[in-house]
Amino acid sequence: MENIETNTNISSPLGARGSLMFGLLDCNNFYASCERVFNPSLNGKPVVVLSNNDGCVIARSVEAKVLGIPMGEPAYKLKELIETNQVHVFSSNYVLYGDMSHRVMNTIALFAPEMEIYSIDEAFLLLKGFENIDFKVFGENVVNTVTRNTGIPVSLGIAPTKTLAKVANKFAKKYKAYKGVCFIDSDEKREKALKLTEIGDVWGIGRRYSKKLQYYSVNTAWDFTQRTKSWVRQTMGVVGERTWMELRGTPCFEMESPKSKKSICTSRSFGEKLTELAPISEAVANFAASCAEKLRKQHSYGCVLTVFIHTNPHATNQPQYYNQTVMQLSVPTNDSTELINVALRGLSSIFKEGYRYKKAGVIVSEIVPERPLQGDLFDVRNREKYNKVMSVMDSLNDSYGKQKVKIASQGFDRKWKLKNEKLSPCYTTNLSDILEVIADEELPV
DNA sequence: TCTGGGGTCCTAGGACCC
DNA sequence: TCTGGGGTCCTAGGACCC
Repeated sequence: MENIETNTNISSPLGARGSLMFGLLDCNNFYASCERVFNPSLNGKPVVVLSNNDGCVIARSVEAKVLGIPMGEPAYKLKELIETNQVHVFSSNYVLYGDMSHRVMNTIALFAPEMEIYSIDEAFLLLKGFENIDFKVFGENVVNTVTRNTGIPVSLGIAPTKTLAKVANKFAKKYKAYKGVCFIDSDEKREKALKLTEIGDVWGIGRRYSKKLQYYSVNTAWDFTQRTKSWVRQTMGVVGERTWMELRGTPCFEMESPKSKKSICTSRSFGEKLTELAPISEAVANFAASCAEKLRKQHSYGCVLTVFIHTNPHATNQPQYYNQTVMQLSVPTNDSTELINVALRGLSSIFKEGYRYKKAGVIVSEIVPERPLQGDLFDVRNREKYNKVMSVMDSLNDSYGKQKVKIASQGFDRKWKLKNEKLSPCYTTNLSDILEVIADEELPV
């Protein structure tokens, strides 16, 4: 009931009755938690999930954090630690995580009039018209329901701005006594929370600014709010100024509705270094096809296509090469065959013999909404026909599993293929996915 | 010798996020 | 031997125009 009393406190501009509050809900150690849901024997044990190619650590259970495994650490450096502590290691399984994310989002959507999905494991809630509500009761209900429905533990922060909701969320996660819910609804609580928050932990203040601010003796979020607006503006531009305002309780960031993407990128590091054009072409064809698919999913066309390749920048003892080419498409398109053709042409223009390539990628930009095709005098392509081919291909792949139908140049060689030796089964999706994973891993190609 | 001023558009690079 | 991938926004500076 404490929160209701402070709500009515006139001296406090925060959380006044009837005003807007933002909730930030995020999943604790999301990828690690997903692995645990279907394998409860992992509970209480250290779990880490690796990035694509089994490169570096991108998620850790609490037990793994306690062992001192840092985020982003390359897996090979951890070999000993992993073995001696019996850390359970997983390759990332985005099919599984994506599906679990859906379940979480569907559950929390029931609790607020408006929700903004911010990332795979986070969503903002708009708490509008919640007069006289007890945030503690409300929040615990949300948190408990999500955990009961999905098996994923979550935390909820509630505050008058998005940035403060992020701060509150960190406390909810950090201190068990909060039972997963923390709210900042008075200036007293705000001051207390900001004084306990390191400047680098503030949403919007990254490594660079954090260092710079510390140089100026700004060590906590509170220190930051005590600087003048003009000082912040001068030091960090408008972006920093917004963060400053938000931390002082004035909202600058609204709820955002889902927008279609302005650029779409598919890129991967190769499982092994590649020196020949052929396997890189196969990879790039697949990246282009993937971009085309993403475009079709959001019903848009791309006008510009970029291809890039590079060697391993960490291998400083080897000759380095980075290049990219940017190509204007003659007609906006989301046709796989067309994007593949352009991408391959681009690739051969930048490919040079004599290097060990580590990574390649395709970026589609200047994205426009799908619209009726306009006749172009010089456009010889039968677009109607190809559109039909693409939609048939998409629906087959939707029903029977990814990549069941593809363009010839995407190939079967897959020399560029990712390393993912510790992949868990896609428990939640259909059987053919599971079969495909098994086939992928166990059959000789 | 002395060499305007204002506007727009584009791009590269920097900073951030998860 | 082995170091991820996919985004966004802002700014400064150059090119160009009148």
